[in-house]
Parts: sequence; structure tokens; C-alpha cells
Amino acid sequence: MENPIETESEEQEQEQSNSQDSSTSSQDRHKWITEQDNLREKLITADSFTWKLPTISQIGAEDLRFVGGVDISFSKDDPSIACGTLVVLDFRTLQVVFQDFSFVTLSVPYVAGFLAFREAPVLLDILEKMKRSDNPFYPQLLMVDGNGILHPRGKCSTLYWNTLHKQSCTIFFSITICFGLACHIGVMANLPTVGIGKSLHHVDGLHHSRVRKLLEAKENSSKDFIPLVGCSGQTWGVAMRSTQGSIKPIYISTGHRISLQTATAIVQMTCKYRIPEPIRQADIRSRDYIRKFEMNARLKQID
DNA sequence: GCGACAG
DNA sequence: ATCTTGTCGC
Repeated sequence: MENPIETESEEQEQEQSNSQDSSTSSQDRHKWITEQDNLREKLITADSFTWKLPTISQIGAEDLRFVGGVDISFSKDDPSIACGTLVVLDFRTLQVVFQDFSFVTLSVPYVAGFLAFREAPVLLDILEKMKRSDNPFYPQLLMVDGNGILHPRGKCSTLYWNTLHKQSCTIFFSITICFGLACHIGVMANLPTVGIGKSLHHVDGLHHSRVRKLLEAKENSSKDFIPLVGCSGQTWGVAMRSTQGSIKPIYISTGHRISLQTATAIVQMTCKYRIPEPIRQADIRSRDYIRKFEMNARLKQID
């Protein structure tokens, strides 16, 4: 009888001997995996902060006040040119109180499961710059455009037949590695972070069909929260229907130093639209910034 | 071997 | 991520 834990080492690498794609070699993937493993040792998935969650009735000085949002937009002219953006919102008013941008040329490609190695460096730079300057608006919590622990890396798994749902499922073991962009930024910046996914990253038997069924089962309320419980029994995050009648939910997961419960509550309070306001503002302003940059580049061409 | 694969 | 058109609603 095989011990299922032994499948742990079956980290299957696709050998890319293709010389064209030097930037995603298996050596790179190996380095990335090791780095994720190391950073994950510092991951905290429970509430770990000094501020408090404001209540409707009373406002305290120690309440959460400054919530950040980060996003990256790309040039349509040159896809390697990107604009990293950090915004900070006042949690009470949801108004933007700080914004900063940074242009970069990205050499690391997007590889599913390794988004952080492409996007985190720019965003961490902007955060670090803000912290260095002792800016009073430095965020107490950061929302990230991408997942937290809802992340499929390191499939230490086995297939089994789930008679209840009449489908085959993948069991994950405790050694499962889950460390998305939000975790990566959270640990590196030592900041509470929440991951916001706009589409579902398949983990532990969680597929669109399964989530859709769970959503349809709760049609009465305007704001729904569906725990994303995988076949193994682990809760990876929450699917949230943030807008009334919206078919497409957002996917919330713990990044760092926050529990899923607290994260969900805060995201709900910042949702004027489908996407929570810190992420939405970062996205809008980032696009705007790169659009103006491209307009300038066009004008210079004419000269 | 094939499909799937956050942004 | 980005490319796309119109359309509905305030």
C-alpha cells in the first residue's frame, strides 16, 4: 500500500527545453517554488494587528482608518511596459487620500501560480517608498488584486470518488502549499493583506460548476457569502456576490495577518460595486495613468 | 496526451 | 492582463 504522503515529492516540472522561452525555464520554476516555501513559513492566517474594526455606533481612535489597494495595468502598445499603482482610502468615507504610480519594464512573464514573481516587486517598491517617507496615510491593511491562500501550487494530492457529489475529487494533504500574490506581498511587507480574485483559481475540487451550484442555492439575499470548502474539507476562501443580481462573484482569501472572517467583513464594507473600492480605484487610476502616458508618447512621435 | 491555468 | 460595441440606467 502506498503512503499518499509520498506523492509529496511528485512535483512535476514540465521541462522546457525550448530555447525560445528562456524566461520560464524549470530552473526558474524551482527557484520560485523554493522561495514560496520559505516565505510561507512566516505566513499568519489569523488576525494580527493593533487596529480595531469600526462599529456603526461608535468611532474610536484605534479603529481601522487607512485601507490600501494595489493593481498593475499594462500598455497596449508594449505589453512589457506596466504601471504599478498604490492607492489608500479612508475606510470611513471610501475616498482616496493617497496615490502613487511606478512605471516599469517587466521581464518576468506571467505564469499561472507564480503571479507574484511578475507583479510583487513593483508594488513592494511603491509601498517601501511610502513607508520610508513616513507618510501618515500608510495603509493598515492592503487589498491585493489576486489570490491569497486560494492558490493551487504544490498539488500533493490523490484522486477519489466523492459519492455525495457524484464526481471525482482531489484530496490535498496538510503539506499543500498555498501562497498567492496577496500572501507574498503581505509577508514581504509585513502587512495585513486580503486577496481579491475576479475569477476562480481551481483548487481542491473547487470548480465553477460547484461554486455556481452553491450560489444558486442561496438566491434570496442580495449579498451572499459562500465558503469555498474544497473536497478535502479545507476552507480556502469565500465567494461573494457583491452586487445584487450579479452572476459573477468575487473570491476573497486570506493574504497575511488576517482571518477569513475579518477579511470578508472588511471587503463587504468597501464594496460599492462588484470590486471593493480600494482595488477598483487602483485599477481605474492605473489605467488612466498609463493611458495618459501613451497619449504623450504619441504626441512626441508627431513632433 | 490533453485540458486547465489568479493577473 | 488586453482587444472589443452597444446598451442600459442614473
